[in-house]
Order: sequence, then structure tokens, then C-alpha cells
Amino acid sequence: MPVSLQLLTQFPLLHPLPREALEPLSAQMSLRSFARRAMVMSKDTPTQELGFLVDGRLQGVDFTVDGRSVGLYFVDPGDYFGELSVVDGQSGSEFVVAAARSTVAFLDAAAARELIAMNPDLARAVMARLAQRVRAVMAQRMLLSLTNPFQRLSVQLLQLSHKNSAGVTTVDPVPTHQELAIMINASRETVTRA
Amino acid sequence: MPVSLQLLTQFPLLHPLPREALEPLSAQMSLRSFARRAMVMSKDTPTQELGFLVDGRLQGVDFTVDGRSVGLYFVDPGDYFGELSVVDGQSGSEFVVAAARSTVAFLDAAAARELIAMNPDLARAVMARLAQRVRAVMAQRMLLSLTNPFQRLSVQLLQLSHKNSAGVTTVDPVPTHQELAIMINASRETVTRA
DNA sequence: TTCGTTCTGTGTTGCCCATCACAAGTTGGC
DNA sequence: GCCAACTTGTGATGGGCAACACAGAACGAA
Repeated sequence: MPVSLQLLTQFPLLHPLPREALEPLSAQMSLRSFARRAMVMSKDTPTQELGFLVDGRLQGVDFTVDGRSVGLYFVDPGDYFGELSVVDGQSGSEFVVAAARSTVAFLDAAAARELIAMNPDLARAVMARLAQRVRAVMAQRMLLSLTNPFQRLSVQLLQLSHKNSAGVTTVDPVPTHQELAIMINASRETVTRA
Repeated sequence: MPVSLQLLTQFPLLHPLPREALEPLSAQMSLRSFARRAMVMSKDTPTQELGFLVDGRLQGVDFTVDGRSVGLYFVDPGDYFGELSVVDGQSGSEFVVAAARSTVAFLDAAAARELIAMNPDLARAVMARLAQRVRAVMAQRMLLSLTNPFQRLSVQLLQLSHKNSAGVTTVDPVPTHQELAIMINASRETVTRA
């Protein structure tokens, strides 16, 4: 199903695009819904797409050789994911699962690549986003070298927190202990105790 | 001191540039040498530069709140570093120290930015490099969630290894146990024992 | 409401590794 | 070649957390 123009204006990434560029774009995209726990993007599937999260919440995860899950990042509405494949053409680097019931707008990687190539503004935005992701994942790397799980949890919560409309710092939506645990290399029970 | 043209051809990043573009570039750059352990690039200093490693070996590091050092990546000759600041204009995200006596060619961030803006080929190369860095640091993140330090060490050594001219897989130059330890979140003694 | 599922909370056990301490080996500079 | 500084190797100890096992709470779907 095509995606309404109205929906596309939600995404900051697409703001530099003129209205007449959005129109054909909306026809190329498709909207899909996912139940909690469903796999939104797999590491294995060869089809590469750029995903825009309309609603819900996603978590980038991967698995170690011994089957343990590893939390990489969260995706909130208005944000996009899967840009790595778009940029370098390599296959997906991680799995993306729905942390809550979610709806996602997909754009084929080839189309996304062309879009970026045609719009220097977009290219710059994607570049800045990549730089920001490097910084974010390095920050996460720093977090992990704290020996104390309680410290790790504190720092992680600070990273996830943001001021809401009333000016109060909150963590929203509240992640489950399990989701937090795999982000900070701790067991679910350890998170609960802290 | 300016940098010879001969030297610049060592760097794959600059290959797309025509000879006449290299000439003014070489005049803008400066060559500096660093003793082992010396700080090549600091997180605090406001001056932003793109660094090209001519010779030696560097390690990107940072420090946790409690003073523990964290190893982020290694830089080998022919490679460059400090591209994050160039791309997003933010201040440095980490420290870079010399793991061995090294010589580095520096280019002012503003000049580097302009260079990238003028050359689409270069821009694409930098973009691909950022994507690769995201992948690399996520791989490191995965590594860290292995519970067994011995496993972490094995994986880290595999990541550092490469086939030499004789077709044999080696790790070269040999990092110290301490350097490895801070990469894999283990104590120096644990690395020694494994 | 009711029932099944998921999430949260808590105790216990055992092992693994960080830390300290120090000795032996290696390197590099002069 | 020699000495100092750095790197590697090894033992002992103690604390902390993963793993397991349940019980209770909260949630969501008919």
C-alpha cells in the first residue's frame, strides 16, 4: 500500500525535499505493521530497504555465537533505520525487532540510494546521521566498560531519558528489564535488583 | 612543514583526486612526529583536523568516569582518522594516542570539509568509511557481550589478523597485552593467562 | 471477568575474574 | 654493553554477578 504525503512530512530526513519530489516517493513506499516481538528487518534477507518508523518502537539487536542477544539501539517514531545497507550496499548488519506494536514505511534501497545521490542536502543529512551513530555506539562502548552493572544501568537510563513537555526528565516509553539487560551486558535479574 | 606529493599518493582516500588538486593540498598539510604514548589528538582541544597516518600505529582510546581506559580502534599506516569532527563539526569524540613512534600528516578540518564538498567521489568514500566504522564498532560491541574473556580475546585477535604476503594469517604489529585488555574489557593479567 | 502470558521481584549457589603483589624477561636509549 | 623502563608471567584472595528456580504482579485478549 502506498504511503500518504501527510505521513512523510513526519520525517525530518525528508524535510529538505520539495513537495513534487515527495509525491512519487510516496508511491514507491509501502506501509507494514508489526506485532510486538516481530522481526522488522533481518540480517539474512537479501532485500535491502530503508525503514521509517511511523509508530511504535523498535530495537536493533544481534546475537552472539552462543545465542545470547545483544541490544544495539532503539528506534523511535520519526526516525529511520537500515541506512547502512543503503550507503555501502553490504547486507544488513543487525536484526531489527518490534519492541511494541509498530507501523513502518519502507523504501527500496536502490530508490533510497538514488534519492540521496540526487539531493546533496539529503546526502549531508545522512552523513551527519552516520557520524552521530558512530558517536552513539562508541558511547555505548564506553558504558560497557564500567565494571559495575548498576553504574551501567544508570548511564543507560540517562542516555534514554529526555525532557517531556512539562520539563521533567523521563524515560518514555519504559523499556522492559530484559530489553535494558541486553543493552548493558547484564542479566535481567541484575537489572531488576538495581 | 609541507607534505610531499609522493607521500600523499600513499593514501587510498586521495586517489580519486587529480594531480593538480593534490599540489595545493600538500601545501596546506603539515607533518608531525610522535613518540610512543604521545597524544596525537585530544578530545578537549578545539582545533579540528583530519589526520593521515604515514607511519607507525595509533590507538583510539577514551576514559570512563572512574579513570579506566577504553580501547576503541587501531589506526594503521595509509589510514586516516578524525573524520567525525570533519563531518559533523562536533568536537573530537575520543583521544588518539601513538601505540608506536608515528608520523602523521594533518589537514585542517575546514579545508578537509571543503575538499569533500568539492569532490563527490571523495564524499562517497567518506560516507562508505563512516558506514564501515559503524559496522566495526558494532562488531566490537558484539564481541564485548561474550561472557568469557578468552572468547573475547580470540575474536579480537581474529579481527586484528590479516594475511601477510606469504599467505599466512598473522597479527602484525603485535599489540601489547595491555592494549588488548582495554579493547576487550579485561584485565591485563587475564589476557596474559589466555 | 477470567485466564494465559509476560514481566517483575527475590533467594541461593558457585565460579570466574579483578585486584594486588612481585619476579622474570625484554626492549630501547645512550 | 649496560641500565632503566616497560612488558610479560604467575600465585593468592575475595567479591560480585550469572545462572537457576519460583512466586507474585501486571497486562491483554476474548
